[in-house]
Amino acid sequence: MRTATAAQIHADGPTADGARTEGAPLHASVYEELRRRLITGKITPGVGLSTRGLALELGVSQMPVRDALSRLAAEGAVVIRSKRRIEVAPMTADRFADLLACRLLLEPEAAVAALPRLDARAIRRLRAIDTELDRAIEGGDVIAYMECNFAFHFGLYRANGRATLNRLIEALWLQFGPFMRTVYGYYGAANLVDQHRLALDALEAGDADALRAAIAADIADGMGLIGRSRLETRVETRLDVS
Amino acid sequence: MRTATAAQIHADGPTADGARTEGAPLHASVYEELRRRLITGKITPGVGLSTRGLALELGVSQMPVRDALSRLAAEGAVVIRSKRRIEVAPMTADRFADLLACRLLLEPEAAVAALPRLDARAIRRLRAIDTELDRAIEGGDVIAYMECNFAFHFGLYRANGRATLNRLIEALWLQFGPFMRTVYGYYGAANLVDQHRLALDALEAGDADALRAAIAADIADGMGLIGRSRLETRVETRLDVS
DNA sequence: CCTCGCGAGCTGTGATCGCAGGAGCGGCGA
DNA sequence: TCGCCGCTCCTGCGATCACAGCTCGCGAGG
Repeated sequence: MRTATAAQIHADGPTADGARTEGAPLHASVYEELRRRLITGKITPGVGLSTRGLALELGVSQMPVRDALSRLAAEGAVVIRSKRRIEVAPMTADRFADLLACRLLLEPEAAVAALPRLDARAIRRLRAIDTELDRAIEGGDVIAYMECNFAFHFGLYRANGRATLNRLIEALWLQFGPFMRTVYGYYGAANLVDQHRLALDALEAGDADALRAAIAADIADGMGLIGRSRLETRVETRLDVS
Repeated sequence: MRTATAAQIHADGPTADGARTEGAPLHASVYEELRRRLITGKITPGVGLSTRGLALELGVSQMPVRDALSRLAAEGAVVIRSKRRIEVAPMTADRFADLLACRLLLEPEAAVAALPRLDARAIRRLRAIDTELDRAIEGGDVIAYMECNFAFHFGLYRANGRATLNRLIEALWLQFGPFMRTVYGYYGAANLVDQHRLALDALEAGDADALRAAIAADIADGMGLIGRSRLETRVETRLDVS
């Protein structure tokens, strides 16, 4: 009984940008939709994606879904388990540490590169996103939190004009997105601390070093939440179960 | 009777590793083959890839080729020009600088992470690759040089066990590979300087800082060759022409 | 001789079909 | 009642067909 609760790709979503992708290839729309679901954690690890199932759900044939999943597999977001199974990449402590290190390597750089190219209006927009993020945290809305978090970081990064660097970072988010969702759902979003304020202040002050430190702290904080409590193994187990 | 000069994927190549991929999905073989061609520069920018053409050349249907090209597009190696055209991503000065910065960010880190996990035998193997690389430089064999260069760097990186980081780096190589081939073919491989010796020495000495510096110098040197002579624009023009 | 228009061919994209194989489950034997 | 074996459904993979759109070349008109 799928009852098509999920939005079909070319359904007339009033707010969805799915309608905006009109004219674009179908597989691109499918890819964007799946990417959104992954980054915002709507797709949690362990669930069994299937080309036919997703095709049915999105109202398209299985061909675009195959293309989209192929792209996602190329970016490491999902793995094709030989035959018969295709699911989001399982998380291990090693892979988690690897992802964290990569994020710490790339994202502060991306933020600093964006610093001289941000005007006051852009900063104000980021601050608005941050406000909405705070509301999401207070309301305990994990999905909204992750969407705002994504919007904040990439609203900042995209200003740097470095498409290659940003693409690498997106690949990283694609990989830890589903995992973070599981973690936050496990922990609750109440414990989250908003570390973006310092970044915004550094942005307005034009202080590169402070910005670098703020972004690094944000990453380390959000993800350290897990490392500190040795949650990896527990979550790993949980993933295996579910 | 298509003269099939290029190796078909599952042709009975005696030396080819194409036979080794037996049992694996066909699209994976196609992807590996295309990736090799891109990284080693066998595919230069401006040439018109086509699913049907490649399928004919590789002896498969166009479906696996589509999957493979989709993956490569996801990694930024090729771009799908709306309709009717699919070619390797064009290079610009900005994108080049972006790629260079990303490489300088990631690769020294990957090398240092591999340092404590290399035994003497692995270092000897890297030294052997480096010797072969020198021979390729003296002989002016650009293809062999790029293959050896790839083997050297990733033979080193792969020891670090950080799959995510290495995958990011591979994506970068995939993007600048075809471009470097053009540059070297333009410049000639004779001007190349082998900067790997310092890295090998640092490896044997276990000196992380020296290794970091050596890798950074290797990258900056090989790619600075272009920046110093303001070759970007000329090559860019050349790409537009061809 | 030059220019403009139109048609054919080739392109990527999407749909449908067939195939081999693995996983889950029901039935049968002890 | 429990364990094992066979089957069946469903999966991903590959092939083939159909379609819309872009490009390029050829021919007609000035």
